Amino acid sequence: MGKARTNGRGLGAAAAGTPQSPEAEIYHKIHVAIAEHRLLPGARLVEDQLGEVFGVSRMRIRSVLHSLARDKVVTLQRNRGAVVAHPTVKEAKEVFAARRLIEVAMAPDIVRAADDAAVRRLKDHIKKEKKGEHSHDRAFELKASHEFHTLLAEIVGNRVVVGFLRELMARSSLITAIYERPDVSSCSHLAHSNLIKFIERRDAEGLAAAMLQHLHQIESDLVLFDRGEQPTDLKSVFAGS
Amino acid sequence: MGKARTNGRGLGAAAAGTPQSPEAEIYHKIHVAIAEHRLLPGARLVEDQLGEVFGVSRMRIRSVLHSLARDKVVTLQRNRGAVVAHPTVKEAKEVFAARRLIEVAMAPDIVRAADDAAVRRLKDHIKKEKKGEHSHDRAFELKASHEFHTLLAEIVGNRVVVGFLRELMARSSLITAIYERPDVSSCSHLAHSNLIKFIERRDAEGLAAAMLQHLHQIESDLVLFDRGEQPTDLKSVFAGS
DNA sequence: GCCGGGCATATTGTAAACAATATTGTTCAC
DNA sequence: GTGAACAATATTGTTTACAATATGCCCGGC
Repeated sequence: MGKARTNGRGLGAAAAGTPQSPEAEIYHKIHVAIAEHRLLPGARLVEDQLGEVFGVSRMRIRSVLHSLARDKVVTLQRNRGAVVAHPTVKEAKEVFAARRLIEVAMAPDIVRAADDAAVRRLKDHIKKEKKGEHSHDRAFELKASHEFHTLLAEIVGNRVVVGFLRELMARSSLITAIYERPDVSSCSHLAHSNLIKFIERRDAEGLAAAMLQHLHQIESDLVLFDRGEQPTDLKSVFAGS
Repeated sequence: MGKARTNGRGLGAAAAGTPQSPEAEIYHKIHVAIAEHRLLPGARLVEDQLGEVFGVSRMRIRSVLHSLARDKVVTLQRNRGAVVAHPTVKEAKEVFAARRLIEVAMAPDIVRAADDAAVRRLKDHIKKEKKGEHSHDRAFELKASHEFHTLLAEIVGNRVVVGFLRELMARSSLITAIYERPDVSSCSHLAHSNLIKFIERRDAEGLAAAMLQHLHQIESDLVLFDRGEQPTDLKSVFAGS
């Protein structure tokens, strides 16, 4: 580890930073494409095609796909290739349960670690979220919203936890793509501004409560019915027709 | 996902279960070898050698090493191969901070989810720990101790969290291998029995407090000085001479 | 005797060719 | 006309050989 390496999860840097390794860049680009809902759950990721798109050999793509699979954002099927992951309802609930567990528990650490510069960074990010909301670009809006949660972990400064959060946010992005109800209003920046208030007051308990409520709100904006399980990926086709 | 797949982290199953995929087995074996301290931090993992040992091609080994690198139990250096990871002091502290965050926060969920069968499983595991302690096999003892913590997560039943815990336990194993002071007495089974008492009483707060104290105890049994940072892996050589 | 350059070796990185497999389309029998 | 068997295609899995790189050794110069 030479300088500022492996500060997150996966190859290079998943959300921020400048990937320099040849395949780290591809990893990053696909990751972002999925986070921005340009690649939707169920989309096939053919090695040859991706290899041509990025001008590299299949082998590189293969390696990248394995890394993405480890992040649970793509699913590998033996002899059948890779597809963008399609989280089940059960998986979705588990991801949100994990988020509640970790993000709520972080509250005391956040309050402790958040200095003036950190609060300023958070407020700057809120501006970004508002801008995204005005532009009515749902993908950008959602990505910014997820970045806020990662940012909170970054303030605490524990790279292990940041890595967990990155993974959870990536999976949340997929879950939202699948299960979001069409009539959402969200306005996540309001909830986030609320969280910042508690941080400024150094109110850890209040922050924890607000975070818990926020996460419940997000989950209740989804349609997570428990019927049937496992659409086996072709459910997505049926869902489209 | 056909039947009971991807219930943990990484390939196949990291700690329990029967790996059937050809390279999942190798992944599992190396993982266990590291957890049992048969492979120590800094040990080189040459592709050809491993390929011959397991009777497979280099490519399989390569894939496995990448998976292990993602788990942070091995470190990949470009053009220089793979070595068993050598966590820094900073990394070690972050891992333990993450464990405190998650394992303490799990307390209410554990109390809620622990039925009679679960408590029995925990008590059975304690027997295993005691046996390990009598045999004076430090490696076995430590592995059993880590399994207890994973078991707690499994009782809650959230596979995402179980995955996180598995990763944290694997890294804890490496950290212990490096930083354990020689005069430890540990007796983890006592602390674990204590945790079970709180679970039986359905005392979430008590469990949380006991868990926090237990984790602090484990960390204070290590020698985590903050000098110098980043040994770049050759610190291990210096440490030996 | 010590330092530096250059060669030899070991190991990993990469690419290309080949084999195995799944999917799709077609044809044939009934 | 329907169904199953078969062939064709597309895609992944695997092996092989080759290139690039780092490390250690040896030798010559000073």
